[in-house]
Amino acid sequence: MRKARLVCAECPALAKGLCSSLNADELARLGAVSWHRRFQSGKAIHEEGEVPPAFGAVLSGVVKLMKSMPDGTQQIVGLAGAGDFLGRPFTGEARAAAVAASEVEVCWFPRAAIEALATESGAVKTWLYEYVAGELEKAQEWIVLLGRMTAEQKVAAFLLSVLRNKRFEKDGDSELPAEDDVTLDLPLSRTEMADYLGLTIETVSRHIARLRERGILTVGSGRTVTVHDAGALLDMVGSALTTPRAREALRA
Amino acid sequence: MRKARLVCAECPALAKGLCSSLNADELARLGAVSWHRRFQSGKAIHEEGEVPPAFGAVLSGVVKLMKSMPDGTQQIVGLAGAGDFLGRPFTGEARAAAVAASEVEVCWFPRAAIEALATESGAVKTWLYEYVAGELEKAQEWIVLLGRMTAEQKVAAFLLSVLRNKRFEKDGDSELPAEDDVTLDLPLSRTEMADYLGLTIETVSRHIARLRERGILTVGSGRTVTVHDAGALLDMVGSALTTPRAREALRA
DNA sequence: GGTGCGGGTTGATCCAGATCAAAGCCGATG
DNA sequence: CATCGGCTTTGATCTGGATCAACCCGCACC
Repeated sequence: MRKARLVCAECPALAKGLCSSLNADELARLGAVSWHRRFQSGKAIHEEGEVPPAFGAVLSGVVKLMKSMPDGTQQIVGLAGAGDFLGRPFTGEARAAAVAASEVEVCWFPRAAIEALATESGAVKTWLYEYVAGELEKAQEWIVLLGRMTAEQKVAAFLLSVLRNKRFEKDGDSELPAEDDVTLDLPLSRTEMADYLGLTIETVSRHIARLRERGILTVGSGRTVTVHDAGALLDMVGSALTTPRAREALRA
Repeated sequence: MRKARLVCAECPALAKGLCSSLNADELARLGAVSWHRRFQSGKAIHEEGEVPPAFGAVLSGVVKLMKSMPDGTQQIVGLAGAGDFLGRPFTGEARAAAVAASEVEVCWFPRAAIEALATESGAVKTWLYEYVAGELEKAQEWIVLLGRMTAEQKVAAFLLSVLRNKRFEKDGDSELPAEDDVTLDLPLSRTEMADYLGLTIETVSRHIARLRERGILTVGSGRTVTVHDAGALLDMVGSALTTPRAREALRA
């Protein structure tokens, strides 16, 4: 919980996060009241229903946003990585819990500071709007995944999203395909993948095994996976005519 | 496509829509360039991938926002009713198609007018941010529904959402329960419900039949349904411990 | 080295929901 | 009033993914 005399220059939040919308003045002002904070894997960053006293920009690690059903089952409704923003200014209590899915580092801002800044600065408001709009896009894509994809497609789509993310971090280029093999460090455990994809852990495990058997990927130790054939994954998600009904719909 | 000398006073968009964020000046300015437009059921308001030249506030009727998979299957990712906003200023092409699910009337604004207004007025920007943030909440709730609910729960949840909406329109009070019977006009066909809930039309039909057999509701002609026991629906969604695994999760 | 524990995998079985198929049920239209 | 076409219901069957149940593997701790 140390105050940080910020060297924001190479911060991911400056590149694409909230801070990218700030001018030098505002940056200094926000820097003066911000500090870095570390969360161990599994620790809650904020609870469902709580009004968080501060917001955060993720610097490293992965945060899962999750909702619980009254019976205790959970569903991950989103993931936040480097550059993403945690919390929703002005909107009252958080409707989803934020939990560190790995060791996570965030740049932490007091609620009042962010809200004051947003009230004064049109640019900050615009950034918040566009950020939330982007999250909405992603949520809607996830709705399609959950509503209409088979387990196989869901797993493939998840791997592709991790892959795309890695590409993006590397060279700012989110283009597939990777001709060559790519080794991924999956940010989620099997249980978390299941909660994200609306499946059970057994089904996730089985489908990964099937991809391995087909030579599309190799499972390393820990959470490491090497993808040999990203194109095959794309085919599964993009045009897998799994169901007869879908095939017919296409013909028409 | 007639210009309307607007009498905004009793417009739903003034009550809770975009126009609620405008001062008299701005309202006059926007009123001068807006007009009313009518879409027949089934007509597209804008396509997926298009950059809509205008935005709209829904005055009456229901609009479905949908995405298509490459194979032709569809998934409804959201519904818009009176007071809701169609289109996403500043964010480029629409990522979901908007299609009238019933006869729909919208108040139609040129893109440029909205974007100019939002650039100048902090209040408009704030409204847009909060509107999108609200949509994101709803999308995340839908993610939970699609990822973790059984077909029975999905159907019950849908009926409840229509019910809540009706209550809200009536007396601004979104509280359940209705002690007495409530008659609903379902805004969607069976096919559309299926596309919304991530089910097939047969499953939707069967589960409605089952609710009828249990005396929870009565199916009238057309899309009319009378709910006798909203509490039972609530129980199903809220605490239906359908799966053994969920029951165990609760005990722990 | 044992022993426990938190993942992850694998196999056997079950069942909710999809698929396939065939009627009903209007409301529109001639 | 007969016929047609779109939507809905209902029935029979199939199957993908859930459930139930072992088992394995790595790793911390005694």
